[in-house]
Amino acid sequence: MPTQTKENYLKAIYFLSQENIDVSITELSKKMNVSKPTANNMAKKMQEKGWLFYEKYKPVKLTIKGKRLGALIVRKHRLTEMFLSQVMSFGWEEVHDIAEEIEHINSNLFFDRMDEILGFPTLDPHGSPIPDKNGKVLKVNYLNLSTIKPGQKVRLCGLENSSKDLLLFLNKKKIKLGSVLSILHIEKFDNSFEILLENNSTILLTFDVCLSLLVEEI
Amino acid sequence: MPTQTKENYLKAIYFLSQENIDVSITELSKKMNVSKPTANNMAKKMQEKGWLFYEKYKPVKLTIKGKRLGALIVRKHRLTEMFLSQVMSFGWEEVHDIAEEIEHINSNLFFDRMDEILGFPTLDPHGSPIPDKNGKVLKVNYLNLSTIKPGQKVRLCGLENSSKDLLLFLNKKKIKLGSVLSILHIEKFDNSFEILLENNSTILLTFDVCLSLLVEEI
DNA sequence: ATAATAAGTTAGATTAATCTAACAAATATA
DNA sequence: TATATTTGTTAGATTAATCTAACTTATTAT
Repeated sequence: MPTQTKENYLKAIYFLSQENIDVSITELSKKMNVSKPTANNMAKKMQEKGWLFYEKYKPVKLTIKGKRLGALIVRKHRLTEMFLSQVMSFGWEEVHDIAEEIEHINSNLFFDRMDEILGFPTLDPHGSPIPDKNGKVLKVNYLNLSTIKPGQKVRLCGLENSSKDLLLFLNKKKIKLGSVLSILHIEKFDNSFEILLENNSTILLTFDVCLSLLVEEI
Repeated sequence: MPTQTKENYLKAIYFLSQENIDVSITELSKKMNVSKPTANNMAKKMQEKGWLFYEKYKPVKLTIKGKRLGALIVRKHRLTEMFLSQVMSFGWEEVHDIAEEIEHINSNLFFDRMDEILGFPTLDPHGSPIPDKNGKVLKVNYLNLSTIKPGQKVRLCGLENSSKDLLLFLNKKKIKLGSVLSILHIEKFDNSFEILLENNSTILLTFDVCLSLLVEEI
């Protein structure tokens, strides 16, 4: 079993790989908040474990085994977030930090029971897919709100980033997963979106916020 | 915040102190499954943290601070056991190992929510008291079944040790917390107890098992 | 294409937790 | 009481994860 530290490196590389197939040592060191030599060292050790390909002066890449392990940690994280949210009534802005710790618990029994209690969910409280027990991830094909045209009605299905600040902002605006947003108008000079909510209030979302919202047209 | 390892030492000393006020380095090393120099070293470090009194060649003793910290870890452990049992339907023989990991989660929010969901329980699934948020432990005054006289009716309230083997044995006999046991007879030559259960079946408990059962007379 | 910058690596040190071997102190026993 | 046994301590080594300083290789830009 990987140590907690190595699990976190695995997860970091797993996420970095999705945006950018090759993961540089510098990227990894930044994501992990460690020095470059530390990240380098760890990469070598993870290669020895068979979790990634490493060659001097080249970016790293997860092996099949490493990818699977990474996905299983993400699975534990997202199942936990779902459990915290659905069973323990935590807000979607509270679940990440706790899940970050619980994901390292070594007990299949525990996570399987969560899964069962939750009715085998496929999405977490932020709309991100929960990998299955083999580490397979359902591809979801949401659109980025920033790409939608005025006049269109959409449903919020996921978030591009689930930072606490964004989540608290959405709470304040009473926007949650499933919320229906109608795009009234897009301001030319700053690309801000004027949006009509279900409660008939009109709000303004900056382009930056729109970049973080994943939707489907309805 | 103490490391996970140090938390485990703290807990070990906390439990050893209850049976035996003075805790020797050898006892500690045995409980922790480490060599004596390791236990010795750790004792010195824990003294530096202000968690225990340590003098060369003398047994160690928790400080007020150490005792409180130890009790708070036990609190997290027992709250977790209760949560696993009541909310997640785990058997009382399954909860210990998982709680052993979750007790190190660093989130008051998480344990406070468990507490709330459980309705602020005072006892864990094995009848052991859950320390309060200040580390204060309710004194429970149960009797050891081995000391009860024939003819007496008792209710099972707790366990002296919660080993998996004992718990599985009790499961098999359909004995659980709250079960009413009537002592029919005590065998002279081996001190085994003949017991009548609520379902009118008669079973035999060895003296060893009786030593592990805490009861109150009814 | 060469110099400047960025990225990656080596070397050597540190801290936490562990070990074994060897020795010292305390306790128990004959 | 003197010796044997148990208990505790020191010293020195190891592994995982981290650091800084110095150096090397790659990449970028003029």
